Amino acid sequence: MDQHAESPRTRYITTASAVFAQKGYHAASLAGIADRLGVTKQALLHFFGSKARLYEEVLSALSDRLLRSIENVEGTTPETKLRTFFLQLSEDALCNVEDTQLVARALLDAQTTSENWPMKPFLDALGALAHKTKRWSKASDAELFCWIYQNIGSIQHFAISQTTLKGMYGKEAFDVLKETHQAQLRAALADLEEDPV
Amino acid sequence: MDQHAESPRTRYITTASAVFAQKGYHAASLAGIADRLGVTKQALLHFFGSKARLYEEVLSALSDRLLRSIENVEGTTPETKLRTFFLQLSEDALCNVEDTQLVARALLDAQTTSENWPMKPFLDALGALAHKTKRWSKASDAELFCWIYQNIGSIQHFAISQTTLKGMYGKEAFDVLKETHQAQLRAALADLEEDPV
DNA sequence: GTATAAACTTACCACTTGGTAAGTTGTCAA
DNA sequence: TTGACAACTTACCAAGTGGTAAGTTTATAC
Repeated sequence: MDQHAESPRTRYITTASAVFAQKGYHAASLAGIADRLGVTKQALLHFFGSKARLYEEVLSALSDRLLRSIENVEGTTPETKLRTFFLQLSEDALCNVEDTQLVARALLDAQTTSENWPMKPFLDALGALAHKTKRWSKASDAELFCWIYQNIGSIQHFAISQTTLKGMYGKEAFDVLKETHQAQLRAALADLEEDPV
Repeated sequence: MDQHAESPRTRYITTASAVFAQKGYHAASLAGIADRLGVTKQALLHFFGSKARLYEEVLSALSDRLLRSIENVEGTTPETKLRTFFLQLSEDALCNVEDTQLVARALLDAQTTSENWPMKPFLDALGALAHKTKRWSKASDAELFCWIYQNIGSIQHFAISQTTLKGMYGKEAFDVLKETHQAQLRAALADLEEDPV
């Protein structure tokens, strides 16, 4: 089962994912998600039992998507793989914000709710890939991880700030910012071809 | 008025700020905030009229705090001011997460709600300060802003991930990460003393 | 002493929330 | 034809939400 992309179950998860991303867990309501799907909220409860479990499935699907985005990245050497991964992440984060929002919301809510860390497989895979590059092969895990996290952080922060930046400085100014931001990211990733420090 | 730090009004805002930061706007309830204060929710409604306006005041107070954190930074040259500001921001973000959470939540919610951008004065002041440094005096606004935003982004992202990182890798590993993170920040800020590219 | 006003509380209301229970509909196998 | 099961819907409920209205207490001004 679940082989069809249009399976109702996965369809529900996709829509729920979008609503949770936009509004956050508490602001999103089962009735609201169901409305978007053209069903009643009991259809959701039938499949997932509770709002909390629906959210778990949303995070689990997110985790899979993140992991696959590393596994499926194109490139022959670890260096090119890692570089194209970050550039693709930056682009995806900007034109398809929802996953980025989900991650940020999960991080914020983890402060109070103890969760099952859906991002761990993703981060571990990313760390393993980076570790294969010459630049980071001899670095400590902490140094490597901080470098990764710094890049993800600036990408995520910029993507989430999109609306605010457009509102504050206008769309034209934001477009300039966006290009500059990606240019700076490319420059930072150029270090990957160099030798370790 | 409001000259006492213990003025009920400011006391309410402080507590509301903490609850909004931890739970987010929708998950926080007036009754919950009032409980922490030992009053009824009508005490809050008496002062602020509505939940939305209380939240506005919380964001406005946050905006003031952020702006003052730049104005009051110690140092003689713009370079040292900017460097100590970022280092202080990094430390504050880690040991006092609430403001960081508030900012992140405001950015996320801005996606749907059009707001009045409480962070603009802060960012503008920071930009003006950075523009005085030799390193950035001749750079374009976009380049300068991206550099600022990149630093803020990695600081904020790391601070917000605190709980998750501790949960995933343990407290000891996190402490190593934390020191490495700050060391890398210091290294990045060392560029300020150099000449422009 | 009395009036005024600020800082609350108690009581209440309309509405939304997640969740339960009990049906209904359609499909498909025996 | 019948039975079984999945995929729903309608009806309902207790709890919680923000908000209104009408008191009550307390301090201060005159």
